Amino acid sequence: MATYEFRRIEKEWQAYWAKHNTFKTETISVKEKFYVLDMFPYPSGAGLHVGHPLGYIASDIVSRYKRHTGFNVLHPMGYDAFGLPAEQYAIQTGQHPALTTDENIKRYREQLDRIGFSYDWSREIKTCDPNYYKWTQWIFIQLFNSWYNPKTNKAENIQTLVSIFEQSGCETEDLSFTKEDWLGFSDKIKSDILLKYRLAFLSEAMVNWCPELGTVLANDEVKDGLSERGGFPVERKLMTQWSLRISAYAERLLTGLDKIDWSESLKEAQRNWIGKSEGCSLKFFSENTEIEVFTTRPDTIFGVTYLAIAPEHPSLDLLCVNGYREAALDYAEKAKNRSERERQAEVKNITGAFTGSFVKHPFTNEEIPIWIADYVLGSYGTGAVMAVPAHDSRDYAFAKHFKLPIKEVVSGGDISESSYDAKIGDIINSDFLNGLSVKDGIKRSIKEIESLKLGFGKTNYRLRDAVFGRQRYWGEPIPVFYEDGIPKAFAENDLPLILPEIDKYLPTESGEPPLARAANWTYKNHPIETTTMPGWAGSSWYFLRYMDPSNKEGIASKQALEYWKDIDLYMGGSEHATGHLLYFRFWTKFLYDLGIIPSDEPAKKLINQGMIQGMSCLIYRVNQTSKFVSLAHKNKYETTPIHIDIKLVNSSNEVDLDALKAWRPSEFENAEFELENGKLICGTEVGKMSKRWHNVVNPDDVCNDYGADTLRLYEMFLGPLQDAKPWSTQGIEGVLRFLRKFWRLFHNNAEENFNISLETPTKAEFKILHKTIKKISEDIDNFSFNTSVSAFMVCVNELQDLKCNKREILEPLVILLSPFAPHIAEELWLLCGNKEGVSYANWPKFNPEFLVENEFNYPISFNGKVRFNLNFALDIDNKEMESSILNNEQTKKYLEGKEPKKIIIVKGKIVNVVM
RNA sequence: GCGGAUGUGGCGUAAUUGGUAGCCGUGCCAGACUUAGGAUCUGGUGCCGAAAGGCGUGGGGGUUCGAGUCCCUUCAUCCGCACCA
Repeated sequence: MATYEFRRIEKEWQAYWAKHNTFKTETISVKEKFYVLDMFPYPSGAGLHVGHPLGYIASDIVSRYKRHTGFNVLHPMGYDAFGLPAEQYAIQTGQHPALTTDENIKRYREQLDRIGFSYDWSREIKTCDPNYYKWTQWIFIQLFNSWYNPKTNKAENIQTLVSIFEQSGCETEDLSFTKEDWLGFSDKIKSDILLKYRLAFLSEAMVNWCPELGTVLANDEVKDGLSERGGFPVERKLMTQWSLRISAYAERLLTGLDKIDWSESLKEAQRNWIGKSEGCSLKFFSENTEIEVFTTRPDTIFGVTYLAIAPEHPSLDLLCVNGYREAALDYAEKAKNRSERERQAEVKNITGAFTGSFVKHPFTNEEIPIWIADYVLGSYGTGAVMAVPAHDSRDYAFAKHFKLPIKEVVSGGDISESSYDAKIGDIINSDFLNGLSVKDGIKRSIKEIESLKLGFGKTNYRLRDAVFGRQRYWGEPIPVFYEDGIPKAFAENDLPLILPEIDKYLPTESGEPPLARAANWTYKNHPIETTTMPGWAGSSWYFLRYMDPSNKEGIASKQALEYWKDIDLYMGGSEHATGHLLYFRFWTKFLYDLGIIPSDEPAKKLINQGMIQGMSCLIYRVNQTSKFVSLAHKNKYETTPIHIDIKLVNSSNEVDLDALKAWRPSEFENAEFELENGKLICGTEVGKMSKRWHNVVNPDDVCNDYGADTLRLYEMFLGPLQDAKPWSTQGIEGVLRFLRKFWRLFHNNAEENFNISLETPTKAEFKILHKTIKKISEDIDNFSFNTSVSAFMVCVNELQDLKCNKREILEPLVILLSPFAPHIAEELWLLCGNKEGVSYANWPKFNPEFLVENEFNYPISFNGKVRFNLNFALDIDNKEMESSILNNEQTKKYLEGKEPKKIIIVKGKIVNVVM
């Protein structure tokens, strides 16, 4: 009885690992550390589908491999457990989000366990656990108590700023007071001033407000004017809000990208999001006002023909004058009230209005009209631009539309049809800038502007501060209370601030957030903040907690932080590029500044696994009828495609009609079907795997049918890890077949008994083994797991051909396979007579001697076309080889009597005869 | 519009990084075994051609003895950002 019983084997070994704490990690060790982290999941009600484990399997392979090669590996898992869906569910059902979350976590855990991951579950964390969020709140307090000192270029305690104010007051663009002023200020005014510097701060700002969710959202939580969760419309709204000053870290977040090994596309996404642009801030004056603009092209200053201001510009009211006032204000009002979505949808439409005001050109003194234009954003730069239609396409379109002058100041383009935006050419029509290149012109003009005190060189970032308060229940309470209207942080000793029980998960009747419902929501008789932290708070530092998850003195012990330092491999989806992965780097840099952690980047290497998409199945309903037609007839009618459960369809896309009727009787029981060849054929579509499209494939089912080892190997075999690929079970049989073949190498085929030989392997057998050791080791180092699986298959095929069942070959192979298919490896390792499990067995050592060849079968090509092969010793002299080739009968045939021009011999590769 | 990626048999993919294109797997064809089973095993399978041979890595051009790989150009698909001055 020795067929490959994957169900029994997998169950037994999973139990063994759990019982023996096989994967428990020592916090401190003499071994070198290796930290492999998966982005922890949000435990949704839908459970895991086959797409989730893709990255987990890959990181598990690396973890297991690193253990075999002697590293102390930290490979933990946990749950990002606060968030909107559980709360939405609570609103609908009244069920406490904590209960729903616990149930979901339980299910996730069961699913994960079935796949045989080597997580150290003793380090599991949940962001909604008070022992965890105590430290999320603690970090918030540190942010609140810190400011970003531009001189030292790092975060410092707010007291260092207070000292500066006490000693020398303050002199900046927006703020000006003496040290005497400061000492005389009331506590409230001092607090308001400090809030302008704190890294966690309260401010009145335009925010993304989602009425449907009843909360504000951060920029990365809004996609195309809709909320990322739920897809509800989002409005702009002026509100007093907690925010984090991530913008202070813009430059370091940008330059830090250069020293981490993340994918280029992901780094580029972050660079775009940070959006650095270097240029110049510059003031234009009129008799009664001044307007500050930001430009990256001060070299085109002589090409300015109008100024454009945003509809939200603060000086708008002042600028709208004479006969233009009413129409201009009316336009601004309309433009402002359009939602983000509408505004984006109308990008192509050119709208604007003249204010009636003018400013003077700083160099020519020409009168320059001021227009309101909705292509100018209130939230970027100064909300005003100097328009140079000749060299900016948006200004060009606007000028053409409103028939404003266009003045060319950079040569090299043709501005009769479109603007010339390129930064190549010489400056013309520009007084002191004439003849300079664009690059020199920028430098020269900034110098001139600075010397005339009209402005200064300046760098702008698109990155906005992150709105941090949420008008929701299921999140970390913000540990702040209000004393006489002044926000103050909790004492650290009083943390955690526990999320209170409330009767209803909805805003109060007066529109306050749900926490306002909590009984006695006060701290030392002062009211506590009622908004909670966003979903990304807990995930911004979780990698540190795994290092020492139950520490009561700090986020983790000093030793643990020093030892584990940072993540060596971080695995997760690219959808977090501008959200989690940015906040995560921001918090790391902040904690580094405070001297709490030793590294200012959280993850040295990051890999984005591709998404596994689902194939969904569509049948076609003829509009306004209950008639469904087969794919071939679809175009005869006006039809609407309907997604049906993929379980109702076989591999030839034929729908099981009885099952369909049973699936949704009300819809299909009495329906009419137009078939082709007696079958209803459905159409297919590749897309996201989701409940909504009825195309979710559950890994549990795959484990049942084929086994976890097969699932693991198959997901890796599907293609390069980073690529997106649709799930299909075509080919999964091949992987199971491979594991059976592997199993059979260890078993006497006739009687199916375990049977391996102690004979010394042949050279050929050793060669197969060492070729495989080399390939698998290199592949894991390169994260090329698909080719590893292929290499295993080649190896087994070759050993099978040689009927090799020698222990000296097979036992090392078991170790090689163990990171990929750990259950079968454990079982065979045990059958081989080993007492200890395979998980920490030493990785086989590659010996290149077994691959040394002394001859090679050279392809002989003529003008690059391979014609035949000839065998030569590898140490043969080139001359000798050449004459041997020339004397060969076949060579003579291809030379057709001609004399070869030359013969190129590449040792061990190829011979090319040039004719 | 800007940026990032990708394009190879019917399909998923591979190619020691400039050196025999198509490994491995699926699918398909043929065969063996079999109480004819969606099991297992063997052989074949890029395209055209009876064969010799020719053609083949999205298209066009180039560099090279030699290009899937390097350069130029063009097309297509996917992803991210987007009126960011």
